[in-house]
Amino acid sequence: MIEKEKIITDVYNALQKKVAYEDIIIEQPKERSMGDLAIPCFGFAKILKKAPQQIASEIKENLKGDYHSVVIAGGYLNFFLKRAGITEKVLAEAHHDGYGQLSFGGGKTIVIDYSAPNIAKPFSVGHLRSTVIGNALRNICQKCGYQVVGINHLGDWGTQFGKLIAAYKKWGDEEKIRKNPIDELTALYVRFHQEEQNDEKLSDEGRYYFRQLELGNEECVNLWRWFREESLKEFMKTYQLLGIDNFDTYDGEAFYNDKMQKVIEELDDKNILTNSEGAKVVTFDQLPPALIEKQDGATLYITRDLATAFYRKKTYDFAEALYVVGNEQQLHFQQLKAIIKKMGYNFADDIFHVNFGMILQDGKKMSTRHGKTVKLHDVLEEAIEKVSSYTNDYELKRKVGIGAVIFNDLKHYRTNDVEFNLDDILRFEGETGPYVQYTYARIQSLLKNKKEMSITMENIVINDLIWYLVFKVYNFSNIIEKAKNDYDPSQVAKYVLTLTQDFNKWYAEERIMEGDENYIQFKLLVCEAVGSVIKESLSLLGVEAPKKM
RNA sequence: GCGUCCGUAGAUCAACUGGAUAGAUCGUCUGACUUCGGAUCAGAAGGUUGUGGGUUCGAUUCCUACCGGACGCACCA
Repeated sequence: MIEKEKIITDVYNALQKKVAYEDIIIEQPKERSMGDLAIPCFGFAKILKKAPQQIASEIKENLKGDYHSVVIAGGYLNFFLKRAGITEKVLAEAHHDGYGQLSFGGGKTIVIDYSAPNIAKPFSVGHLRSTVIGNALRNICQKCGYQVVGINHLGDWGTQFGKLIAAYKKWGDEEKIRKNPIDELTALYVRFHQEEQNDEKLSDEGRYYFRQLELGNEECVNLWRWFREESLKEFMKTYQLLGIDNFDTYDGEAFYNDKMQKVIEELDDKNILTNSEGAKVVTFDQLPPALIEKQDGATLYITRDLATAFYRKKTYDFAEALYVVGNEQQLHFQQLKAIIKKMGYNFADDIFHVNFGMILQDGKKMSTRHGKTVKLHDVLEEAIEKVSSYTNDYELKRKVGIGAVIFNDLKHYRTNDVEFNLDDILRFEGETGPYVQYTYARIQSLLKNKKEMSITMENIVINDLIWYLVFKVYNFSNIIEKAKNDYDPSQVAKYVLTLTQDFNKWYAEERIMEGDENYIQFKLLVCEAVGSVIKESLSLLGVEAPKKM
């Protein structure tokens, strides 16, 4: 926002540059009635050895610049801006598609790794967060002018496939799996687990088949490929419901099988590996050691992730690589970055673990083992079903139901754990997606009254409620930039909530369609601007904005 | 045991990362124009910010010790 820099510069000059430019902080006052922007003067007190209030009044005396008014309150200097100029500018620009677009990304590439469900396991609500946060970050980064590559790093490899193949050969039924792949495969896996407890031979069998799979045994590979295809088909149904199906690649763990040996060799060459109890590990000063190769020569999660990171750097030459993965993997990513750094690559600093809190149930982690998984697809369908009391239009029900689910997740700051609560997810009133969508739809119906006519600002009084809306719309791109820098979509969600709340307050207070025609059309322009920012915000979050609902 | 994160109204979350009288939503209670869309709006009640110290002009935010919780910590991913 230009006004912020103007004010800082004016204050800087008024202080006769006795205070460093960077030390001048600008913020929004607690209450909007106190001013549009504020400069706290407490920090200057030490440097200038005067009371903050006194400094504030001295600044005010020496201040040049075109403000509506400047008010001293406590140690604060509160600025009221001239409304007309900004309003005119905002109304001229905000209704264009793509309002708020930024360019600081400069076309550089950001790789985002998100969603990543596990093959042959249910797509649970636990995967919702990674999926929607990753998708929102994708949109936000694009809005900032970055090129984005969205990667769905499927969990499609590992010893569990040996077990699954063994289980299938024992008890599997092709027909059943075709009909209901995930449930059947999960059932096989669970049964194998149970019987394994009493029968050690089974464990050996599982290991045997995984080894065969690794060696490329045709039957095993074909089974694996089939499991993967069937699972992915079913995942796609969920992705389509969510409206998040635009991944650039679904290459998962298996894709890196032939790329790990090179990494191990390089680690060896650089003398980073040490031997410990027959396994190869990397040790650190500050972190616990990372196991790279097992006693039996098999690779591990971090080995694969190293290969992945190098492949991505080479393929995409990213400026940033984001991993939208839960809190519980923090140590893993610290180790990953530390190893890459040890190998002498600075791009380790461009890797960011965008961590998020878990979805808990009864205060505990959900897990397949305890039978505590809730399938995401079921939750989504329930959400859609709940809209039936408002409409029969399926597409509309989908947009609203899914909007509620996605918005509910994204409005919370990502790193906190959240308790799974179906009632909260399915709520349509208050701080929810449908509330925002409803406001948008209401605006669209108002806009039917809009005429193609030029208006004059001369006789228009921009009252507080209108001004708050305009000023907020004006601030949109700042929010996007902040959301990108913090990798935090919730800032967009919170922003659009307050914008719609403000709008609804105004709507209840002032009749839009009353007054002279010039004023009516002016108000409709305000509506249009607010509507377009609501729509843009929702689309950044991956939520659709129906025109009617 | 060690490490990371968390603890704010009855519930779910905010607080611009150290700033002004700690704000919203749900729930509860009371209201709203013979309606530009009531999936809305106005109002009421609800707080010693887990506890005790400390740092400073100023602390929900930083430091410290406890209490309580979640998650990690070598052959799963």
